[in-house]
Amino acid sequence: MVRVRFAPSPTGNLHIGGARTALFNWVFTQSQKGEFVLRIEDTDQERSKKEFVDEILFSLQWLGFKWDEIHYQSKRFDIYRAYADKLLKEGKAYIERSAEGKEAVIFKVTPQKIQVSDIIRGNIEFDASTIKDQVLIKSDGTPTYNFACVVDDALMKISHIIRGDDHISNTPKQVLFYQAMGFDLPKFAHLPLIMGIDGGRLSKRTGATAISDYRKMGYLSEALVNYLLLLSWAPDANQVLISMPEAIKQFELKNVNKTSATFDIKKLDWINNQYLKNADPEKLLFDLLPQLKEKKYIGQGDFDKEYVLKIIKLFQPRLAHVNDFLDWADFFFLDQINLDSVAREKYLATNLSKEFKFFIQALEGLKEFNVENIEQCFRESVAKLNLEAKVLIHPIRVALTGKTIGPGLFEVIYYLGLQRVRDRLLKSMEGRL
RNA sequence: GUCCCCAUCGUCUAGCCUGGUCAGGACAAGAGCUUUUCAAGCUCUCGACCGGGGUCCGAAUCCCCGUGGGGACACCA
Repeated sequence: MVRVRFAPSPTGNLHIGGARTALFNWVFTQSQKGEFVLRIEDTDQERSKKEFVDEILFSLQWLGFKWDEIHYQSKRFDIYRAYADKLLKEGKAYIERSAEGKEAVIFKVTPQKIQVSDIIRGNIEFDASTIKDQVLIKSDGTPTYNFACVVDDALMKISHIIRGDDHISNTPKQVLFYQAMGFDLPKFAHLPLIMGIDGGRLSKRTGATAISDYRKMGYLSEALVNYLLLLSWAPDANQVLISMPEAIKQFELKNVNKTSATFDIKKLDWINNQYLKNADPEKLLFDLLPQLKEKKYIGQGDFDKEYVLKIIKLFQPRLAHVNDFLDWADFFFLDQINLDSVAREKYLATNLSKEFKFFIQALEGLKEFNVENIEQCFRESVAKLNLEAKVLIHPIRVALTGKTIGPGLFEVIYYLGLQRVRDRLLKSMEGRL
């Protein structure tokens, strides 16, 4: 039975690196019909915080990973103590007394060659003579990371340890512990680290933000997961957009690259847009709802859901982030539009009152107010005014939306409705926008 | 300093294991088209095998040495 574990320390939020490690554990164990163990490594009483545990659990769920078991190391101190005592009794560890008389348990490292076979990297050899004796139980009675980790991985019957590259030099120490306690060795797979765009470690600036922040920034979890999947792994035929079920079908640990990958938010944005295009408008509405209310785009109570859904669909192909919608579609919800000063300068500087009036009258004369008729009406108007379409299109867009960019103008007019179109064009003519 | 890992376009990568297709795709960037904008769409362009040795008829691919980058060396995890 394949059993993997993800073992975050709640001394901070779940960030990109952790999410990727969790993801590869998840995809692998799903591909093997195995189990996923979540272990909270909260042995550091000082730095571990409940709020971080909450954020980590929430983010893992948001990403779509479900754990079969969850354990907290802080509840297992007795177990680690028992194993330390056993090693003490067997003469494999000794006690060291500090100046204040506190006792720590130290593991005796015997010089030897240690071979570690890694699924991703092949054989790695270490010389134990370069490793000094290891603390098992600190003088405050809590276990050290390497010790608790080995005891737990063994007792929890973890078959594959999939973790970041930064643990590679912990591995020989842990192998020594496995041997000393008579546990079978699990299989190891060390994933290359994810680097910042500047080539260094992922920092706040380069993407080491909490996963929950990516959610707030308007990324879809499917898009983030898809992007992360592509760092140090490539699906068949170098496919870029891949669903979780497909990835599970194709994933093989041995095909994971050895080279560290750089986190590039531009590609994430592109992938996010690809998912956004095909997303269910109802889902996007659900995500946007709190902010739509907060910005007073819609009321606290009932609102015209069908209308909002239509506006969302209108913007969907262009969205890079869910909440770009809030900035781009404001004019559909607010009475007072936000007029961009550059746009005004560029398109509303000349007086087009005559043309605007002409167009309004033409619109008012429409038998049926629909996109097709609006366009036809507009084309006829500019023809009669003897103007190029763009001479009128851009100023009208600015007058209606306050922006130089947006969806097609005739759809904008249609969804705004005759009333608002007339009001805004009149306001513009009077310089009251 | 010691130990370990890694090395294909700016970025993610395919190809490497089982040497022989102008080193392929995607993102980004640049240009153009879409006579309705772009932040969407389409087309095109730019662009890489870290260096040096070796093995071989032939090396991105196998071997060695450099160089570069990264990681680890806590009573943190």
